[in-house]
Amino acid sequence: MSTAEETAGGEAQAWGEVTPDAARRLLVAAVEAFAERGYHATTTRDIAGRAGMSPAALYIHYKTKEELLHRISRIGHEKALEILRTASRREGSPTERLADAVSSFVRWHAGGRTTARVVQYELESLGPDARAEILALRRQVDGEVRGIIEEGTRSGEFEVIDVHGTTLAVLSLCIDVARWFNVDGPRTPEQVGELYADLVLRMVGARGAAA
Amino acid sequence: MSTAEETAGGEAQAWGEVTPDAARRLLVAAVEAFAERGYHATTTRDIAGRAGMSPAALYIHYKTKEELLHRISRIGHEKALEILRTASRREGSPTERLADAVSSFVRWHAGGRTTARVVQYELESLGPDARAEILALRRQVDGEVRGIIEEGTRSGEFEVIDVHGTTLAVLSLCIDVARWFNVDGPRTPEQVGELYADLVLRMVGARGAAA
DNA sequence: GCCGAAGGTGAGCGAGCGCTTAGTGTGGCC
DNA sequence: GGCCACACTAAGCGCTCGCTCACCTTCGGC
Repeated sequence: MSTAEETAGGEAQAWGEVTPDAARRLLVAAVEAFAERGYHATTTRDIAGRAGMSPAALYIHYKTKEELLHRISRIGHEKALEILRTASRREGSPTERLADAVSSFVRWHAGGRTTARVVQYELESLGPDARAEILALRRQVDGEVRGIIEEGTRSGEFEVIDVHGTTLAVLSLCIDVARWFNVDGPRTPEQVGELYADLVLRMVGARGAAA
Repeated sequence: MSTAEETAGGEAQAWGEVTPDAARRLLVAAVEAFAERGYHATTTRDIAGRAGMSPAALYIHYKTKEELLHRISRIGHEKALEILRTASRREGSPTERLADAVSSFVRWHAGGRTTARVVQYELESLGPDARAEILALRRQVDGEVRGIIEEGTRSGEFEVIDVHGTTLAVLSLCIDVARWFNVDGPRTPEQVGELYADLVLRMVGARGAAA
């Protein structure tokens, strides 16, 4: 059905790597359902229904409901990490790279809010093993941002007292976008990305950030 | 400080206004359970068990499980609003008042993480009427912070381009503390409050914020 | 034209859910 | 002492949950 395949804003294309087709439809349906109601409040019947299938079909492609969440979470975190890596490893000053990292990371959280919500807020619904795997990815995410801030601080381009704390705050600011961003609200993901990049440059004391 | 909440077992003293004793014990048990596992994953048997009572006892003091969440959410939001009001209405420059607001708001989210998690992240588990009531409180919370930022901008003490967007970001930053703060981590609530107050003053371009 | 693998369905299992009800113990008041 | 209002419990109702199973369809290879 079109409802399952067209996640608002065309988020579906991000799941192109998932095959076969039925498995992808179920995954996209699960993302929508988890984002709307939360993992525990979502039933397997709801997921299957959104994908236009019977409840039993889910268990042909996934062992349990939790495996669905695990797959979503891993793919989502890998995508988030890739976004930050791209910004972190491009050419340019720490200021430029930090602004790029924040604006693209925020764009992802705002534009792909449905996915981002699940990725960022349903971590604790995973079992211990799956959670440990995802936490390792999160540490890498953290490391990318911290790397830029460290470099800018070392070069004197930034003025940061507590690098770890500031990294935490920057990531926290970006991630929380998934909680409050409203597609029907007054701001586009691009506008929020730009605003946040400016705010973050101010937080790290980058020259010429204010004004 | 009298605002400081501690005791690993729970932040029980904050619920002093709830009577009778059994109703308060159930409420505190619900806060802990909701914070740990989420509203939907928490059973009435779990709540009653933590309070040392049978499942049926819950329904003597509360009509439904949702009423428990509603009560927790309202009391919590009122407390949060009170904290911001106190900071907003004290004497001092916008810079001082904003720093005070942020640091005390953050302290509340970090120190009372258990409560704050429920208050900030289980809003969508409420029914439409209860949610509307809580959203009205949130708008007041928003207004308090925006008021300070507006005043500082008008007086030239701050340098803010997008007042609404910046207000959103400041609150977002504070609220997300409830997601990541770890009682066993390296920072105390006070330290995070201080760090965040500094970061927020930088965000609004307050003079002399970057030390 | 037959076959087995792959992908799907309808019915339904055991478990656990939120919540109710009938009955029990207890303390205060006459 | 007799009585009732109250706080609480044991048992369990009706329902929905995650998940399974017996069976059905489709289709490429020979």
